[in-house]
Amino acid sequence: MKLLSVSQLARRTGVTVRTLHHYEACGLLQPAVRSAAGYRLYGEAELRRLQHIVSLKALGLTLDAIRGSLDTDEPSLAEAVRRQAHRLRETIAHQHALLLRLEHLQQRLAAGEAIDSDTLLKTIEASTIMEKYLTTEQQQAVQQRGETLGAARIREVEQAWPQVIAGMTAALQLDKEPASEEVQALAAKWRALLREFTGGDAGIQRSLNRMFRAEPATMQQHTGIDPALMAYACRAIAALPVEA
Amino acid sequence: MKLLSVSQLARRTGVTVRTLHHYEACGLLQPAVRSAAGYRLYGEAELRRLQHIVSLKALGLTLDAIRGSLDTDEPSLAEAVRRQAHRLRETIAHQHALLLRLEHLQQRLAAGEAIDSDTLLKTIEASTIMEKYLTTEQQQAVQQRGETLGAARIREVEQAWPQVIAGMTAALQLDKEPASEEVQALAAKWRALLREFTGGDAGIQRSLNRMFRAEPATMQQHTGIDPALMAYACRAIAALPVEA
DNA sequence: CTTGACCCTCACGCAACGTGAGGGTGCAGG
DNA sequence: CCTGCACCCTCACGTTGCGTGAGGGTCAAG
Repeated sequence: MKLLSVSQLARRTGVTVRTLHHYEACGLLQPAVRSAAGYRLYGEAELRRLQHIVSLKALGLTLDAIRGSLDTDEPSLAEAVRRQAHRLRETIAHQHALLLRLEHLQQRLAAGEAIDSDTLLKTIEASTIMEKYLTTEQQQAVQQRGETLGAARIREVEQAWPQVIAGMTAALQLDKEPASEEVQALAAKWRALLREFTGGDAGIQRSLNRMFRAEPATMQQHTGIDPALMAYACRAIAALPVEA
Repeated sequence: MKLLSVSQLARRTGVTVRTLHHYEACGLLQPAVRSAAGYRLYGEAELRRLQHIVSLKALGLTLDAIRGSLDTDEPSLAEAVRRQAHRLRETIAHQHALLLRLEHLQQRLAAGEAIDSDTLLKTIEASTIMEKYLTTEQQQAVQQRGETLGAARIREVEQAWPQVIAGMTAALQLDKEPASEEVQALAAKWRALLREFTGGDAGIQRSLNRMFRAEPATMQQHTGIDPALMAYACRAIAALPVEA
């Protein structure tokens, strides 16, 4: 039964000496004995335990969880593995969604030759806000919808909105009847553009409404639509004839 | 032009007051002015800047990167997005590989009714070691191979190995000729079992050899094969007739 | 006796804040 | 004028898993 020094144990298991110090400090792995000079000495049992620790760490467990699994033994270990898998699945899903957004941005950076940083930041902000109010599935639906429409159509829509909004704002300021022919034409366009975004999904529509109610200031900055205009537009759309 | 207090700004942007303190401390967002009593007051420019910060943070950028992007402007921003996407792709790939191993473990936990923690830890260690010596593609190949074979066949193989190894060890100790009929039979089995694992991939075979050369002690613990036995087995296999 | 090669114990640093501790400010009501 | 209450301030430690010295003993060999 021979004993190993810190550096020997470290080499055998691929960790650093400092790591072994740390494990001792947090009660994860005590040396078998100390030499007269205070040197740490480890036996075979410690070697095995350290190998277990390294393995579990490779699975992404925290040192706390590892200590728990090794000390309370058996059932805890299986449980820890299950929990870890679950957590990992979630973080991966989260990061994957993030990656989609980043790639979307990259496309716009590549396509829209020399996009100005202002537009870029606006795009980022829009998706950040949507992230707050839409569920993951809804976001994926919007993403899908964008791909179905294609970049060209999206640009058209983005250019059409300001015109419709400007028209509606003017109508509101001139105090025109929501039911008047002119306003009804605007309302029809508004509804059509909106549907281009929602894809007809009532859930997404509701989420958008929540967004405008919860953060009127932010939404006005991004869309130019304030609560008053929103209310006016809603009245106008409500007055539209029912669709076939 | 009205000014906002810390908590007002915090509410508008969904961050905490402490976070604003932190951003000021690391030079990311200074208040427009301070009141006579030392209260932080923010203007519209600061509101916008904070919104940008929040957006970029939602993309996973570090505060350092954000400061760089916002202060040096334009090209840095696009660059940062590109780099971030790249890094994220890598970490996702890494975590995905980890998840595969965890799920594999979970299956064994579910299938092998009440698997003992010792076996479990051995399994974990085996995959940890493989991770060190096999490339990502090779690991996926092994994973695939395991699925092709099925859990039942894997158990058979795992039971067959110790017998072959024991036989070979005995032969070595009795100093039998590697070319003798008995040893040749063992060698044939050995090669067949090995091939069951590698799937005939020469690269994986080479990686296994590296593993045994680099960490004889660890490998002996797991497989019971020490360098001497390995050499003997190799001689025996080399003496096998060439396959059809 | 000296020279490396090891060993020890502090203790700060990292990323991005959370969470009090201890104490001032500002505005309403009694 | 005093008292709440809500808000503000500045430290400063805790988190996770070690990396990276600083400053100083220990051990076997030449």
